[in-house]
Amino acid sequence: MIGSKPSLVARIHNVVGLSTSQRRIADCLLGRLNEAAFWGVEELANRSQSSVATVVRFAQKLGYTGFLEMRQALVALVKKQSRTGEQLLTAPSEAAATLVEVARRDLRNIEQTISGVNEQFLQGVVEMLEQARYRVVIGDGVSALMSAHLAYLLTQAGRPAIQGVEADFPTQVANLGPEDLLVAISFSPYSRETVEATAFARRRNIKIIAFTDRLKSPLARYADFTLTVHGANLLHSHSLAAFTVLAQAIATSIASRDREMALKRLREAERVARPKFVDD
Amino acid sequence: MIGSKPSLVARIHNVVGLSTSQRRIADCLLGRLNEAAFWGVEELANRSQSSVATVVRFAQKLGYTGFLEMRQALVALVKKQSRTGEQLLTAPSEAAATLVEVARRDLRNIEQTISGVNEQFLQGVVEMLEQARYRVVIGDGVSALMSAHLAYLLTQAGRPAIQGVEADFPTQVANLGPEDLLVAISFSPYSRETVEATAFARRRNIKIIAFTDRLKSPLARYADFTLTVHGANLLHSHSLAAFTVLAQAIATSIASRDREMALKRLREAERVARPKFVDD
DNA sequence: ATTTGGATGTAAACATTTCTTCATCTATTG
DNA sequence: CAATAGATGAAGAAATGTTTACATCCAAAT
Repeated sequence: MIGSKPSLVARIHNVVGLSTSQRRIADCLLGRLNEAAFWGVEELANRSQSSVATVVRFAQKLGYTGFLEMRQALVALVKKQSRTGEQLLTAPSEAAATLVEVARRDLRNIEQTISGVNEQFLQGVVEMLEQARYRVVIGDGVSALMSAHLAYLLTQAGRPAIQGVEADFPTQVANLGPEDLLVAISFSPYSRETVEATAFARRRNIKIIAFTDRLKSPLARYADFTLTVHGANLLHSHSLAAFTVLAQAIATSIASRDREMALKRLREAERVARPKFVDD
Repeated sequence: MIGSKPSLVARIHNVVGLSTSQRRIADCLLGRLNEAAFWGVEELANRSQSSVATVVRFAQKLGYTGFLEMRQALVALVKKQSRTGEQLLTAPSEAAATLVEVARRDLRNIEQTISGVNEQFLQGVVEMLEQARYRVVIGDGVSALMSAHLAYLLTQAGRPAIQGVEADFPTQVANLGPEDLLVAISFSPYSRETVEATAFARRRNIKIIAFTDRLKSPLARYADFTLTVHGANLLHSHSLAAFTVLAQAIATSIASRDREMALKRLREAERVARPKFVDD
């Protein structure tokens, strides 16, 4: 378009009269576009086997005032790309583009959650879940879905857990004692019911594990162990992906400790459930 | 901590004794991790409403020699992440190892599910969900958890959906007509209730979307659109991770079509719900 | 062989960014 | 209410990175 600024890549392709070393610089840039965004003059000079001066002149020949301006263009380019998703630059259908975008976020959520997990904490969580007499899982909104899932997995792993019902959190907590465990799940904005039930549990010396979004969360204040779960998302609600991974890992850890026990239970459950299933 | 050297994210999570402004800096970084790779001290200071000095001290408290080293870590992180995927390393403790293993599988599940999605199908699914008069989601066992999640997201996106209750699948389907939509979720071994309700819906000319594990699934026979979801897992149950990504993507697509409508609904809901939430 | 024009690299000048110091402020304790 | 410890930001010192000036080199033309 006339008047609008031609993109960096376009400029490189259209500029005429590049010398040999400048050609090398161009190839270097085009080859590793998004890494290059982090390079300085000197680094680019080395990689292209030229000199700082030549790099600067190259940037100027492209129409920028200097190297800095060129790198700014590069940074803008890379930022845009990393937002769009690399394989779908030519976003075919809207829904597909959204899918890729959502998936990217959740992959990231999972990775961040994992790398943020403290090992001793995780081991502690598993042991606490194993040894508790009763286990109650509470959560509100999306967190209710999570609590249902966790309760399901724990039960499957041979450590039955009850999913608390929102209106009844206090009652359910009141039935617990110091040998029991409360798992509280809540993300900003924190559900009053969940937070208060957790505070109550703390006063009663009940063991507490919290799943939340950051250590500053009100839940973290009361919990023996706090696991932070990333859930950045395009909608406002917290994404479940990272949580499910964490929950599954915990359940799997527990199940694998007494494997034959778990297998036996499983076979039994399947036999009983048989009429429920169809052959395919 | 999981991962050979403590990653930047891990450090931020585990470091103790951050002051208020340092906490703000941390939030700022975690919030926009890959943009932050391009920021200088001053920019980060402004964005986190603190000062240059505080930012430098923050980097040092995290164990880096200064801001530069921290940014190097950030750059490395972002470069890796732009390659989307698995750089989870081996971990010492048992629970941590399981976590890494489970996460690996789910990352693959998500990737496989995405690359297996047919674009036109996805677009069709979104449109069908949008245009249907009533939407009912059914599923049994783990799939019940999924159906709850999908119904939740759809409702949030402005297309209310009802989660069918297992025992009542036939009744709920009987109330639907050709303008309505049934979303059926089931994985091997397929739940008899779900399959039969779906067959019934087909006979009544109700529109059908199926989430299942393969195209040979009994659900696929009846559905207008079938989406296959990978859920390989260490336990026997189907993993939710890939499903949640798909569900979220669909909900997001729908919501983004009439954005201001969605925002209005959201604000209203938040206002009503206010007393339920705690400040942090 | 000498001149000429353009491209190149070195190094000095220049600009920006990072780090440190220090005075000030805030909250807590005796 | 004073004393103390810790956190904070302004400002300047230090480091790092960018640009410019200039001497050199090479190829083509005289």
